[in-house]
Amino acid sequence: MEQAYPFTEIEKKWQAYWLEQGLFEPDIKDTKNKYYCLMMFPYPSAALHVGHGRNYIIGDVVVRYKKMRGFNVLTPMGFDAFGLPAENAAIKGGLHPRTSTLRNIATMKRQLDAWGVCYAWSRQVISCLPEYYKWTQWIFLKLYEKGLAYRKKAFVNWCPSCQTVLANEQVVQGGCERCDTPVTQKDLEQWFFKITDYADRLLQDLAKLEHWPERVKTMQSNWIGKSEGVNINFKIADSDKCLTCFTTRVDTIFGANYMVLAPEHPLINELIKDMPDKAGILSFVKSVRDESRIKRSDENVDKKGIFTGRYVINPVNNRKIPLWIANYVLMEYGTGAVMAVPSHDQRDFEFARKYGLPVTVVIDDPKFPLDAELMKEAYVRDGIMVNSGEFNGLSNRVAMEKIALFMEEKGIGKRSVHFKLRDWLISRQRYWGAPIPMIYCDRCGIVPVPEKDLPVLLPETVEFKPTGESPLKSVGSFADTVCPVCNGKARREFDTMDTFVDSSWYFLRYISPRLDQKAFEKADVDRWLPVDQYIGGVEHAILHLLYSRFITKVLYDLKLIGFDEPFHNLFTQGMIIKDGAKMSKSKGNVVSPDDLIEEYGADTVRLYTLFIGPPEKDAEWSDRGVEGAYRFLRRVWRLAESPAEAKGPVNGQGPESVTPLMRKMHQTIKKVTDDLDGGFHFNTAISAIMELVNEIYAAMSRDDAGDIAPAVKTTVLLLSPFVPHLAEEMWQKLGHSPSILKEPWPAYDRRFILDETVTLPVQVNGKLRLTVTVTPAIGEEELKKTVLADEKIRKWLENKTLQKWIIIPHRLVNLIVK
RNA sequence: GCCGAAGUGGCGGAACUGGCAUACGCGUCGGUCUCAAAAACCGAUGAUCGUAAGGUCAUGUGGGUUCAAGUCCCACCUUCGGCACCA
Repeated sequence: MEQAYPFTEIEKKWQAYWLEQGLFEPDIKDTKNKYYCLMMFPYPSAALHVGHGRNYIIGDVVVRYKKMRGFNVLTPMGFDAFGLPAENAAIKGGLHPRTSTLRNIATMKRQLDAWGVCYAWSRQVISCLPEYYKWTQWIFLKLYEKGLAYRKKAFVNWCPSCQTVLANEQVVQGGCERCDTPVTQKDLEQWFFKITDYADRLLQDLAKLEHWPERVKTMQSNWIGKSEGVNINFKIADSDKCLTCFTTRVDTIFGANYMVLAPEHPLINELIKDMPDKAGILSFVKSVRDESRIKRSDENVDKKGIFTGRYVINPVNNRKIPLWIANYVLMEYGTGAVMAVPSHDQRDFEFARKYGLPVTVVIDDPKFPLDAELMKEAYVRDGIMVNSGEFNGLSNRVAMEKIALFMEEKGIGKRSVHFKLRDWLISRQRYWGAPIPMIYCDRCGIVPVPEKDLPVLLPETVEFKPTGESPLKSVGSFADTVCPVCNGKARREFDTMDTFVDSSWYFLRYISPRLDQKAFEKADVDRWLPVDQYIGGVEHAILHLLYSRFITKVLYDLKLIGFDEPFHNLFTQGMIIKDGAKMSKSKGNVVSPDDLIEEYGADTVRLYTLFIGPPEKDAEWSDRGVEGAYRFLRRVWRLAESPAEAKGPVNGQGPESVTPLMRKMHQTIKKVTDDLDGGFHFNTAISAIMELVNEIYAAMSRDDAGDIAPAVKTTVLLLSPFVPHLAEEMWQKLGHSPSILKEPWPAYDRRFILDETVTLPVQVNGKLRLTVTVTPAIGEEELKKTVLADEKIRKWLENKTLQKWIIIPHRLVNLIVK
């Protein structure tokens, strides 16, 4: 197909030029006007599609705009190259993960170049290379020193397909984040990062993140899941031991008619050891524990339980209440023991009805008094305390405070806070990751690899197919080592680290990517961070974005960096949808940028991607829309091909002699500038430029050619962040020297913005009946006269009385008539 | 169930602080050019009644506030996203 303008040639030419001139390689020591713009780095598991492109194109527009505004912009790029996606892809292709990863990186780089998106490539980081993961291991050691990396046996999420454990954050709707396989539970000894120590700060500091999307903050706050309540000790009858439970509804304590333990509760064996039905209880416990997590946590699943034969004492009224075990109590949350208040908790209510346990109302509905016998569901709203001894008659909200205080005084309970957030499980039984730098010595126990011995290299030749155990176990040369403390025989940790560890600090490494003595230079990092603008997909709201905040806070506490939040502004772009679904290879609806760029050019693909809709929202890809963008660029291109029109002098110096085209030009500069400064309103910015171009053509046909040249020049400048190749070429054709990136962003003159005449809508009783064209400066009396002179308006006033004028200057006129 | 986002022409979407709803683009229809087609260019395009002038109705639904509501308030419906037996 013949090209409407020589985009292939132009695009290649300018891409080479930008690279040669090093236009995107900032001086890191010069931090005056610094602007750190970061795009989430990609997984090199496959080629990029136009949906990925949105992320990079948005970033590139921001970068180019900021450069023209005079900022010293840092925009680095790298590859999140370790991890399951890369490894699974490699296995499928029968290649070593390193080979396929590096190959994919080359493909992606070519694609990024072809889009015309530019980066400080000299700062590239690739997380699977030893020069990078050495420092990932170093960060692990720092956490270990601080007691924030630890090993424990626990029930962990296991993906049977990926054959590895997963962090809580990587279990989505009961399935594996990567492959959707239902996740099971395993009791394993694993490495964890103690993110729970930071739960409160991670929650509190969300308030500092003023420029983050509300939805991301809400998701993080839900995920952290703070609840405040009281830990209450229940004495076990015929024993001197206590069971502690956590409740957020201490006001309902007088209605606690039984207590329930999670089947995993560690005290169960001891409690039931002399019970006649010991075998039955144990078999119940086993049957629940064998159930998959998803099945058990389904709300619709029937509540099942069994009486232990034991009793505990309700500490506020000394009543002996039965102790049960039930499937609806979770060991992971709170204390694994729950005081059950059937009257005021729906789950307890259902359970009590099923097993015939007593229901006692302790908070009454002030409007419709409750009857425990007749209740169909638990009463969970506020009310008045009853059956609660000295607290009767109080509002339950007041009682909540008083009972908590009472318990603390008596030493039977203590206010406490619980979080849903679990510690971050970071070990993986897979090959393609950074080895955990720890050593097991028979004599000395767990010993960290000394810093000087880093990196612990990942062996090359390994049978890396997933088996459920780390493939590194079978590599003798890796596994066998000596203890750094006693020099005795020892073995290395076989597991590798979760990829999310790699990506939770990469934004620091960009500042000094080749430094081999340190992970980063504190002074430089402190000058360039926090990141001014971070751009990426919302799917990382509670994974990468939470982990990065955590690691940043840890490094801050260790005084290794001087800031405790990594990302100042966050923008999360929407997905690009094709045929009603997210683009994916398995669905076969992937739109590749390669063909499109060949057919229409990168500028067309960029422009359409930006024009498709508000960038934070999902958008449906349309091939027709691409053609529309192409048509527009062709129209723009022709403006540089009509030199006669483009050479006229600038008309008029003052606002009084300004032509409509000049006025439109200044209005467009304002509109585009406001759209870029006020948010990422690329779609409306582009439509404004389209209007300007339409106006230029209209002016050309009117033959008032004098103003065409400045309007075309402005159009090119305004378009340059969006379609940089076309803009550079036209810039040169118009007789300017490259690069347009060095040109200041156009300014508008306020005086030229106000229209010479305004068209005011005239309403009668709020309905539009007429528009009048007047000068903006018109006085009220004269305006009234003009309106009343109109025949149509007079018709509407016939036989009626004009009661009131509403005149909003520059806006409208409304006549109230009866 | 809880939290969040959203609902506007045939389609993607505009609309600042309550002030001409449907900008811009796509599609469709008509025209110019052409032997013809494509491309390009010009024009029309919410629905409805009317020959016309013009009228009436339209921003998920129902109410309300206001001279004036896509925008504010109340109640609801639908879609999408997140969390979910969290005590």
